[in-house]
Amino acid sequence: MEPRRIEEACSKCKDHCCARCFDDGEDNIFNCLTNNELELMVKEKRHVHFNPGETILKQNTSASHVVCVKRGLAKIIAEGEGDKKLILRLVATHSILTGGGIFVDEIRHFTVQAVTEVECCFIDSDKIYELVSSNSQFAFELLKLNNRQNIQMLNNLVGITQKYMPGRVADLILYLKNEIFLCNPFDTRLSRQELADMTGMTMESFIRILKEFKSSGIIAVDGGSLHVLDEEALALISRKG
Amino acid sequence: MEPRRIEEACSKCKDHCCARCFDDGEDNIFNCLTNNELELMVKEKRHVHFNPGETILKQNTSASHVVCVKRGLAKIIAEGEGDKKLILRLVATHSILTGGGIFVDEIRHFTVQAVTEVECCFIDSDKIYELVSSNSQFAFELLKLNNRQNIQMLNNLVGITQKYMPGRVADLILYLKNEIFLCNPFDTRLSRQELADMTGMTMESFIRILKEFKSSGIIAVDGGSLHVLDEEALALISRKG
DNA sequence: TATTTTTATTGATATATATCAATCGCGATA
DNA sequence: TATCGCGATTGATATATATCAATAAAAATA
Repeated sequence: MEPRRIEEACSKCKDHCCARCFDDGEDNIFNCLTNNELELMVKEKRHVHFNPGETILKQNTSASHVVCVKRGLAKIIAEGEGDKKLILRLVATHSILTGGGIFVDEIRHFTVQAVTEVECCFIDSDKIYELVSSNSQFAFELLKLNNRQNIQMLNNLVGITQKYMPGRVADLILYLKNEIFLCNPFDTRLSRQELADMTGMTMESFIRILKEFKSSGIIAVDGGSLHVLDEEALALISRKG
Repeated sequence: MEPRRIEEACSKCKDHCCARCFDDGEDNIFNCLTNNELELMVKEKRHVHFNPGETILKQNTSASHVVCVKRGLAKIIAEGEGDKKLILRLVATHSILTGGGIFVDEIRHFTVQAVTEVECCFIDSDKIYELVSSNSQFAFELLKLNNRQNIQMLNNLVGITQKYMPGRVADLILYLKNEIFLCNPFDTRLSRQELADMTGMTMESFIRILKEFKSSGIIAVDGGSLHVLDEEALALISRKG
């Protein structure tokens, strides 16, 4: 009955689904497509629903599809040797996942897992190739997207190698507030372990830093919910540590 | 007399210079250009010579040009707060430098510095934009290039966050041998400090690991020259540590 | 060649962070 | 309500790596 569910889900958002779905995101790389192109792309796409914890894409499998996240929150995980994990970033509603290496080796270089319930659609990579060929603006948008991710990863790399733990935690909190949840007391939906995995440190260490911030009055913590009280202080810690 | 020198250098490699120059590199993204397109691109390019240590591109300046390295070796440096440096990778003969963010913010996100003498040409970013628009194959090649760099950085990030020092040094040595110098006793041309900056560790720590490898008979070291004696062992250390 | 300056190496020590183990809190289950 | 189980928290300790300081070697300069 799997296929059935997919059909049903799609029927709700017919007509240029993917363009509509990204109207308010900055990542809207589909705006530049003509109706025909959009039709082509949307025609064979598959709409899929994931429950929290489910794996959307698995590292080292072949990258035959691109994924558009229409609703929900997912985490991008680089899996290392011996169940070591590093969460590279989160993807929220209105994001595109090109999967790591569609243009190079057609292999996924990371795993994507649902944090909340996730609605997304899978688009065949071939369609993307076709669109890159036929629409240069689209190619341009993809280059932009790629570039942006590149820069983000670079900043991450520099941060993790050059900052002490407080700086890294400050960076994480600011990232969550300003780039993912976009509101102030925000519910991370992530466990302490997952938050720690975003900073490349141990859960215990992460908790200790969080406690420090809390007792300094920089943030308020209530379970998975974080409240930034002194963003200036966080920015300072990010720069200095 | 600066301009004069540039003119002279260029005259040696007239006619589709950039395509010719990359004949044997895998990075040849210019193969797909028509003669006209090539002409357009090459016409206003500027050939420049750098001495060892000179800065080719500087972080945080505006990214108005793309650089093709025709001969020599350069290092890509991410500069952090307070003269902390991280050398991201090396670029050797036949490489292209898109500079970090030409498609996003037009800002360079890293510094590039000559290690040996470097011959390169500067191509106006506008030409690149034009080519992306007019030639989809070229866009495709750029996407590939971007993707490859993304993956390399990802592996770097995972390695640096998840491995102990011996694993990171092993990775570095294998990278230098198999991806940059492509021969076995190879002369790094880099100081110990620079090598350490590629692994995100201290010079002293780096030297200690190198010494360990040496006394284990895995490598032989003579000044800046490295000889890999037991690649299997290095690969093992890379995986385990 | 002699001398100065830089770079590489080694050793002793400090410290940031991880590991290990115990306890706490709290929702789920009975 | 009682009990189970699991994530969060805290504490004590271990360790990987950095820092600091001294020496050795090599390169640059006179």
